[in-house]
Amino acid sequence: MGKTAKKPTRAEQKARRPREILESAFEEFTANGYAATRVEDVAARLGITKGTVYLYFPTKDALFEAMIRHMSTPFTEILASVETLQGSYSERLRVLLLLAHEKIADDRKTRELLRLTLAEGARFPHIVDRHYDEFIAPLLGAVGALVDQGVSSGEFRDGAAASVPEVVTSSVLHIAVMRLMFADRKPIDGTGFIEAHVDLALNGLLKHS
Amino acid sequence: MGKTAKKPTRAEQKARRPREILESAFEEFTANGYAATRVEDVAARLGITKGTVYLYFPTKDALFEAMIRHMSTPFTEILASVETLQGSYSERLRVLLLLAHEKIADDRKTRELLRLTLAEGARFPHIVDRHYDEFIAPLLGAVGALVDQGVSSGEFRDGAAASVPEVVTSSVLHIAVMRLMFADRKPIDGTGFIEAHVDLALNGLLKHS
Amino acid sequence: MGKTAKKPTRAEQKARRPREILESAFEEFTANGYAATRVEDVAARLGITKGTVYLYFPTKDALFEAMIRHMSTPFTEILASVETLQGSYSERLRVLLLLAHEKIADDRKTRELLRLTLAEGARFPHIVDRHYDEFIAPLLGAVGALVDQGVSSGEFRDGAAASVPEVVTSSVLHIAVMRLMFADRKPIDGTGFIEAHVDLALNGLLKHS
Amino acid sequence: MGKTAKKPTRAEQKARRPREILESAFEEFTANGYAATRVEDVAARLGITKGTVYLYFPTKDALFEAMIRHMSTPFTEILASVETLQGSYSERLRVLLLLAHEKIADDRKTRELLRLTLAEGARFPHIVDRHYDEFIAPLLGAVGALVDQGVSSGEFRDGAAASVPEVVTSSVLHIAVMRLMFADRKPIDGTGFIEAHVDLALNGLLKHS
DNA sequence: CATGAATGAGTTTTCATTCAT
DNA sequence: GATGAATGAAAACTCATTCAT
Repeated sequence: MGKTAKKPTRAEQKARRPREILESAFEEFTANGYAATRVEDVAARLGITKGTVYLYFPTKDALFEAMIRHMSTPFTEILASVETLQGSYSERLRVLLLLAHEKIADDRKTRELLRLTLAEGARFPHIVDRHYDEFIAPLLGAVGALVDQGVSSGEFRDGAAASVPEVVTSSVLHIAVMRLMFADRKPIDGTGFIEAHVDLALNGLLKHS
Repeated sequence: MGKTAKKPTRAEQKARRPREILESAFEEFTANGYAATRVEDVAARLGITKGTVYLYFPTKDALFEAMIRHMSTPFTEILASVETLQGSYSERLRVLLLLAHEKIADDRKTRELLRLTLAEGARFPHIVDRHYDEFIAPLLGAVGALVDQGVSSGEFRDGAAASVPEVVTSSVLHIAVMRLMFADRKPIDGTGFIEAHVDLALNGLLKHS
Repeated sequence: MGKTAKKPTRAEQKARRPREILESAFEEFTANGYAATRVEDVAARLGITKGTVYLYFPTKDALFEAMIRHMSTPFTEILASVETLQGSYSERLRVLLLLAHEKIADDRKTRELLRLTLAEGARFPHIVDRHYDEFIAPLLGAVGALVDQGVSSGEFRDGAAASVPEVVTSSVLHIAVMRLMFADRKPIDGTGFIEAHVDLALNGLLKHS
Repeated sequence: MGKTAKKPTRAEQKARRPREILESAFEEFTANGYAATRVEDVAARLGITKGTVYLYFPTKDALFEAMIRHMSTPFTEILASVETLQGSYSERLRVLLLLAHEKIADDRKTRELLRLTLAEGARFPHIVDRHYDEFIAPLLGAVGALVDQGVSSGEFRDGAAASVPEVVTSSVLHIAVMRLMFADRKPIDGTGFIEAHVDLALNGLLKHS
């Protein structure tokens, strides 16, 4: 009965439990929604019993909210990363959007948080604000800042489009929503899609004689 | 208090009932989601009892599905309307997107159907297909056709990437999602947003010297 | 629109209704039992609505009891018929038992009333007494009287068996119960069975040297 | 109020629960029939809540079927016991029928299973087959075998009709049915009844000069 | 007479939560 | 810590009964 490195120590085990539960909760809540998920299912996925879940989270509600918090890998650092981008503003914009796609539309966790936000926002109002603050606002801020700089630099024209960073950003959301809807049934080439969007956003549809 | 047209006759009432119930169901299901909506609430909103709901719909499930069907005002006709558009292709595209915005993002019914599709698609798989067939496919088809014509006519450049329709369309979805998220808390100027998007899509960000 | 003999007059129709309902009720109650039968099913079988049933019978309970009364074709006259039998007492007993079989075990109505009596007797105590008075007591009385006469005449021996008419009678019940249990799955040759019983009851199993 | 063996431990309780529930279910189902029995009544009889019943049995249906299984103490062993009987075949037949009476008509459990089989057979078809296989077939088999041996030995006459086992057996059924009908209201001397039937079956009614 | 829409009091079943072990 | 038996409050669904037409 030596305490080899194989099985985790009791302390490690204990520290791991809440995280395991939250991750199981994420799977169940995103698959079924809040109301249709049973605490017992969250437990069963881990091979534990529901009593154990209640050891760590006082109510189903608290579990849900903690799960949302745990699964959010906020995105605010993207704002900072804008500073480090190199090259033309076109190129920077391209890199930024590809990054956003990777972190938002391509990342299952973030994508499913969007679903929960839309589905359960009515009953958990602050996850909406949280979602805005953690994902949407930083992205819009970063894109907005970059476009502004591009305009200042003379690379981008000044005009309506520039003042609405959402339009520059919308294809990221589009990909996320399509993936939420169709899962694997209609696979989407996200990167290609973003490239197309960047091309369009930079050059426009019109033929410039 | 004469016998004015106040209370409807039995026959009138009966003819109206299913529709009333479906509309009440729409409100409740979109506000709470499928699982968290009680059939009794659907009834109470109409001042009737749940037994009456079961007179018209055999299960909660059937009620939900019938509601989805009833509330879908598919806009496949938009495809046809493309034919009737006049003016330059830029102008036609602008009109088409404004129309799409009006029918999809601005129309509460359609918008909430999107929410239900995302939230309940896992348990009601065919509402996803329905949503694609009724809303997404026609819009993409119409935009795609218009862009093709614009390219043929020489007004639009040809190099535009394959995903153009989705890209051109994404702002409509963006508005819908933002409105679903924030309801009235962050009002969105949809028309302005679309105009900005059209401007971007046509002219691009780059300054053409 | 002549009032030909084809369709019954309103008066006839009216007089027929209660009987039709009782017969429909018989089918439903015997097929499903009291609790599992819905008044609506009784009506549907006649192509009428449940409201109509309530026009004739105030409650489901009353309908059930009226049905029991209506379907009982009491059997008391058999007692009288004993007087008219001719021939040896053996022969008279044989005829009497065949008659009883025909009226009790072979007659679907009477047989199903036995089922209802056993199944619902706890909730409708007096249908038990009714059943006893109308079917069991007359049969036992008739058989008992005949056996007594046979003993008096010297044809039958005096003994335990003679004083327990039930034993002479039991095969009738046996057939009824088997038919209730197995319906058509295990067909029973009732007449042959009775003949066998009579043979046994008269001669016994023992070989008389 | 020492800690005597008063209240069972959790573990004991749990081991006992399913059996307790099935026995409570037996009482309720036999008293009211399937449809008229409420799961809550089954629970209340034990001082527990209906939720607890559902912990052990997934549906009312499953509870009913499990109860039938639990309460059946099939007596196929009776067939074997025939071999051990001693004495004349008349005596063996007498003992066998008294045994059958004791196990079928006199045993409340078996008797009530007959009632349920007749009452609910339409909705639970296999309890009919089960009843036949566990009670009727073994009894008929045992009696038939014994009669055959009696004939071979020369003790019983040969002409006895084909249905002899059923006929010889019918009084057992008769007693069971009468007891189901009248409970304690018409007490029946089962043993005397059987003795009378055996007397009849062996000697017949006829006086043998 | 007959209808059938509507009701309301049940009944089955589910599940978050508790707590003795 | 962990269990899982037990609870109780709720939710889907049913159906006898009523009553306006």
